[in-house]
Amino acid sequence: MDELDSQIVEHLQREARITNRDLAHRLGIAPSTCLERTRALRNRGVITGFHAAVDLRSMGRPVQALLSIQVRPLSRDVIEGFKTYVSALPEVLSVFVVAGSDDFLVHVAVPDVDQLHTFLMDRFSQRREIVNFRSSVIYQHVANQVISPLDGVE
Amino acid sequence: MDELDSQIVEHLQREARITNRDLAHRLGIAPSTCLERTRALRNRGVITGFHAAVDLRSMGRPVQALLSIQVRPLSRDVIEGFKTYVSALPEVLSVFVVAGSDDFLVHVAVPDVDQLHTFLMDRFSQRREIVNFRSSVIYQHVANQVISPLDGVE
DNA sequence: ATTGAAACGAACGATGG
DNA sequence: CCATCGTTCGTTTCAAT
Repeated sequence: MDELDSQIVEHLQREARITNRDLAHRLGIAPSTCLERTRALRNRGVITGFHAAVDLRSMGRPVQALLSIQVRPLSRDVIEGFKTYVSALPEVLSVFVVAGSDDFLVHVAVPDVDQLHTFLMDRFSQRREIVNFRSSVIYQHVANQVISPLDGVE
Repeated sequence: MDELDSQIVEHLQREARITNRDLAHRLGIAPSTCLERTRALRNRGVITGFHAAVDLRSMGRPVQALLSIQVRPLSRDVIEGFKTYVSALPEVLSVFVVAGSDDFLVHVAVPDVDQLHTFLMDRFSQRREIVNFRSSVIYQHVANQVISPLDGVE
C-alpha cells in the first residue's frame, strides 16, 4: 500500500468506470502497470468490489429513517438471528450492531411515512426479542465518497 | 423504470464493471439496447455513479463507531455549519441529520480505540454548539448491496 | 516491479429491419 | 427494440529489463 496504490484506490472510489488507460495516464504510469496494481488491490482485498450507486428518490424510496433497537436476551443466537432477519428485509439499507444502550441501529428507506409506519408494525411489533424501540426520520444524509488511509499504511 | 431497467440497475449495483456486452447477454437483449438503457438511467439520475468499495481494515481503519450528537441552538446555521464541519473530517464516513432526541448521527472509522478517543477530544470537545454526546463502538456492519424499487415504480 | 508492443476484445455510431 | 458492419479505442499478455 504505497502512494501509487492509494491514488489508484482514491480514483476508483470516485469513478469506478474510468478506463485502465485513463487511470494509468493520470498517474503517469504504463497501462500494464496500472492493471497489475489494480488487480493486486482486488486480490489483496483492499478493493472489495465495484458498485453502481442509485438515487433513492428515483427508486421510489425518498423517506429514510434510523431505528434504534434493544433486544433481549443478549445472546449470540438472538443477536445473529435478529441481524439476519433484519438485513434480509428489502426496506433495509444497512444494519449496525453496536455497543451501548441500543443493540442495533437499522437504516431503512421507504416510499413514504405511511409505509414506514406499516413497515414498523408489520416487521417489528411481533418480534418477541425486541424490548425497546425508537425511530428517527432522516432529514439529510451525507456520505464521504472517498475513504483514505489515515496514517501511512504499508 | 420498467422491469428491464430494474434488472440493469440491480446488476450494476452488484458488479459495476461488467461489460455492456455481458450485461446485455445476461438480460437476453441486444448490446445496443442495453447501452441505450444504461445511459438513460445515468442521465435520468437513477444511477448516480460507479464507485469502488474498499475494506476499512485494509485502509488501517478497523475500528468503527457511531456518535449521537445534540446541538443547540437548533438553527439552520448551527445545523448546516456543524454538518459541513463534520463531513469534512477524514475520520468520518457519513453523517445523518435526524429528527428525534439526537440531531446528528455520525459514522466514523479510525485505526484503533485510542485514536477514537483522541479524535473525540480533539474534534468535538471544543465545539460550543454540542450540548450532548454519546459514542457507541460498532461490532458489526452489514450493508445491503442492492437497492430495488419497493413497488412497481414507473 | 515496470514496460512497450502486438493480439484480442469491446465500445460506439450509423444504418436499416 | 434488434442486427450488423466498420472504426476506434481499450484490455490483456508476455518477453525483456
